[in-house]
Amino acid sequence: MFIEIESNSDVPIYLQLAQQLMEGIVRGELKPGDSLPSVRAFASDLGMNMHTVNKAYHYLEEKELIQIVAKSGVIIQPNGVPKASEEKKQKLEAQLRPFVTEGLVLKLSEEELVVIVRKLVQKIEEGNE
Amino acid sequence: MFIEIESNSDVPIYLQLAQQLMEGIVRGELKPGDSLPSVRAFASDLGMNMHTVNKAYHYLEEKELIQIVAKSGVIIQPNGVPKASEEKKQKLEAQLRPFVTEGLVLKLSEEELVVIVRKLVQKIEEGNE
DNA sequence: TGTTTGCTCTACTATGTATAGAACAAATGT
DNA sequence: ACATTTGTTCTATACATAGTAGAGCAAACA
Repeated sequence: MFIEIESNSDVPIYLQLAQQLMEGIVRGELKPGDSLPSVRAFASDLGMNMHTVNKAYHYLEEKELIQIVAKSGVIIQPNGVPKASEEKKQKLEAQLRPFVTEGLVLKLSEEELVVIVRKLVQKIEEGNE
Repeated sequence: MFIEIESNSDVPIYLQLAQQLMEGIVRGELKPGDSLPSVRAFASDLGMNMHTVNKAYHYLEEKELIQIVAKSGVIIQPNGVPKASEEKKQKLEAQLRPFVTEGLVLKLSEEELVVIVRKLVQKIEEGNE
C-alpha cells in the first residue's frame, strides 16, 4: 500500500490519506480484518503529525470502513462494507451534482461524463495514477 | 432564476450561489449577454453580504462563464462558453475521483454510478430539486 | 449632476487544518 | 510482572478560508 501525499494540494492531507486508504480497500489491498499502522508509526512513515493520521482514521470510522479499538489498534471493517443505503446514495448524488454541473456548463455531453466515470472506475480498481 | 441558499450546508454560500448560477446557464435561463444583478442588489435580495456575492462572481469569472465590467455590471459570457479543453476535463476527472472511490467502497457498481450521473444530468437540465 | 457600479481597504469573528508536546489508562508483548 | 505500545485527551500555536461589516474611490450611467 503506497501512500502519496501532495502537500501543495488544496485537498487536506488527512483527506488525501483517507481517500487513498479507501482506494486500497476498493482494490482489495486492504482486506477485512487487516490491521492498519498505529497513528504514531503511520505519521512517522508519512512525515506528518500523529493527530493528522488520527483525523483520517476517525473520518474512515465514521464511514464505517474501519474499526478503531481504543488502546489496541485499527483494523479494516472485519465483516466487509455493507452496500450503500438509499440515503448514502442520495448523499453521494448531492455531492456529485456540482461537478456534473461543471461538466455540463463546459459543454460536455452526458456520454462524455459517463465515459469519464467509467475511466475513473477502471483507474481506481486497477490502481493507476 | 430562483436561488436557494442552505445556511446550514458545509458548502460555502458563495459556492452555492455560483453553482446555482451555473445551473441557470446550463438550463439556458441565463443566456449569453444577459446581465446579472449588481453585487449590492443581489446581496440584498439573498440576505447576504456584498462581498460574498462578489466572491461568487469572481469565481465564475475565473471559469470564464461571466464577464465583470468594472463600474458597469456583470454579464453572462456573450460568446457562449467554449467547450472544455483536455486540461479542464482532466481537472474535472481528478475532482470526481474521490466520489467515485466513495461509491465503489460502498459496493456500488460501475453501472449504478453511471445511472447516478445520468439522473443528475436530467435533473440539472430540467431544473429539478 | 446625482446615482449606481465594481473595486479596494481595514477589521473582526468563526471555523478548519496542521503541527507540537505532554499525560493517561488500557491492551499487548516478552 | 513489567515495559512498551495503543488510542485518547488536553493545551497551544500558526495559518488559511469564510463570512460579515462599513467606508471610500473613480468611472459608468441616466
